Amino acid sequence: MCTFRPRCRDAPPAPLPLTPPRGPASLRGLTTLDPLGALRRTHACGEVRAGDIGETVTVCGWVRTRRDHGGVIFVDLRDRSGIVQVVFKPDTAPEAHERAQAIRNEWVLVARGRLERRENDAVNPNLPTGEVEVLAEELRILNTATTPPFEIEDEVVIDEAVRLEHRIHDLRRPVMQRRLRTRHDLAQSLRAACCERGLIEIETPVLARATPEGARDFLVPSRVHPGSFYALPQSPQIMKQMLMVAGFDGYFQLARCFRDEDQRADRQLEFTQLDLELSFVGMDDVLELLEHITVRAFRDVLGVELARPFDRLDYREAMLRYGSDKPERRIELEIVELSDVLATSDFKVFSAALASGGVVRGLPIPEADALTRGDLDRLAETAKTFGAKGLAWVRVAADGSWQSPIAKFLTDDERSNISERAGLQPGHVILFGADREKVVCEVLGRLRLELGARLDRYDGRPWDTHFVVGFPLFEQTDDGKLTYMHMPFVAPLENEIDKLDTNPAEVIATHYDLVLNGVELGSGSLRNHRSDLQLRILAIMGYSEQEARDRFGFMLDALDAGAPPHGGFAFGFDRFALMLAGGQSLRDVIAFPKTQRAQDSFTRSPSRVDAAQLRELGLRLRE
RNA sequence: GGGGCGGUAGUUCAACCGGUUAGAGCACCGGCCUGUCACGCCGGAAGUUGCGGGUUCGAGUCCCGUCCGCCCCGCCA
Repeated sequence: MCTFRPRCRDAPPAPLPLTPPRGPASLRGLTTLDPLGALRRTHACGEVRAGDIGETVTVCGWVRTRRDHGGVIFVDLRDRSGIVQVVFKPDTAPEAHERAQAIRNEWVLVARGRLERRENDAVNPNLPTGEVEVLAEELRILNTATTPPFEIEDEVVIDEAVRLEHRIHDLRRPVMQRRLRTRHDLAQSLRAACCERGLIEIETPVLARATPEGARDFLVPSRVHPGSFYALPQSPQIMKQMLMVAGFDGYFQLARCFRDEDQRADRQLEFTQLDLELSFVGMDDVLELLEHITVRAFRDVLGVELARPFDRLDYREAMLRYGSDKPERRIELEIVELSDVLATSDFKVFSAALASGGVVRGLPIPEADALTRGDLDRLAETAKTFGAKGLAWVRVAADGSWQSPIAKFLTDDERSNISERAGLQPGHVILFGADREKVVCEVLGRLRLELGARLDRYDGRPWDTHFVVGFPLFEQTDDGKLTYMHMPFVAPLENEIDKLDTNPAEVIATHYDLVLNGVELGSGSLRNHRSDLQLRILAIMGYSEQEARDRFGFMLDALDAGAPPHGGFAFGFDRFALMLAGGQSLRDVIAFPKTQRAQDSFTRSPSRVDAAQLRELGLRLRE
């Protein structure tokens, strides 16, 4: 608990000048605001209950609304716990009533009075505190407030630009208070889960060394070393491996990470990971810990009990059936392989794709009458944005006939094989993807998500958590070389090591992802703990030993210093919070987020700095 | 870097095919009102139609540019 304690509890109640006068004309006569004095909150607004009736209570907060009936005045007072009604009656407390006439929305008050039960017909069933009200005896106006730019309510529709510009008022809305509270609850749960498994929290530097790999770095110029720069960490990956070598078996950290890349709804350039790493473990040990952490988080934050163990989905299978390595399995649509049944097809689109080593796959959609010809045309446009050259489709009519621009290119055998493989029935539509495998997965995977949402083909489960395993260690670059799929220190499966020499592209890695409702919650792997293996892998990616040592020498040296087998994981903490709190984008679970163009519209960062500051850092701006 | 959607009062929106003085709800300000909780009633103020240029007798509306917000592609282990 963090309790703010004023240095002097009974400071003399000095009148505070109200300058410049704000608020309505009726207030202009009020030249002073009230001191808090010795008055202290006894109850949070949202926490007074019928059990407290008869007590004298003191509540503090912001004015949500004032309803002035000429005689009696009602004020809804809000703090982060909720809302309570405060009543001012001219005959009960004339002075407080007099002052209450000046009150406006969002003013800051402390009110003391008796908690009373409301008359039956005055109970507000929509309010947790609706059975009671505070009959004010004393009112102190602690501050006035400018008129808020929008109403401080959950239901109001506000443009996000306005919300971000007036972040204080946005954050006052109960829904935002709840979301940040959920984020807090999640942080506490994750910490507790790690602690109870014996992991210890260690901080790593924010001023770190630039890395050429991966995302663009944020650079911080060094004053002491002009011309040299720190980089903000993209993740604590290297540092946590160092900690394993140093013997801190079992580490975690809620780590700030920075990547200078363009923003998305689910990507902020500054974000938080629950980073963790263990020594002397295999994949099962890490996955079990991740299950433990995830299950506990759902229990602690939402009171939801997830089923264990989580499914483990093979990467190849995920890509085939769902077209994604983070499948939304609650959508009841699945992709089917058609390459084999179309191997001898004369239809050019299919035969050309297969001849060049690609695949043909289909996405069958049952009961697709709602999909109009126009919808299919639009889906084709969508498919093109994801790399498809076009989108072939077939609609199965009520009489079983095929309505399709491509039906005439297919033989009866091919049609019946497709029907059987895809389980086609009257009313089905099937969409075809024919291209390189990567493109087909991407296109059909995206269409599956879009159609699942549009046609509401969800199976009704609120949560689906699973691991994806069996990722390749390498992937092909555009010029045909091999590069790491995730990061350079991922270990291959032990029984795959021999393949490094013979067929490296096929080597399966120890990498694993945790997927929640089609969102990648985090990823991890076992790491190479021996420098000879690490060097072999770097060699496959084209690094000579000298180049490898130049670039990754610190890691290779560390491995040689007696690195234990180790592996770990990093949760995307902001995404996790968003899933549990609800909301449209990461901005809804971050107190002060950046806009799409990487600015903070509230504080107006980034900003220019004055010349002296640059000079001190040895920097000069280019024209 | 590219594509899409949007920008009119504090705010959420309207304004027909380019045509009179750019309207409405909420908020705000003033007055009235002793049981409201979306309080009510009467009255009022409030606009560089994001910005700049162009077309036109006439532009919120059409065209070009630009800025801002959001979504997506590229990018992001």
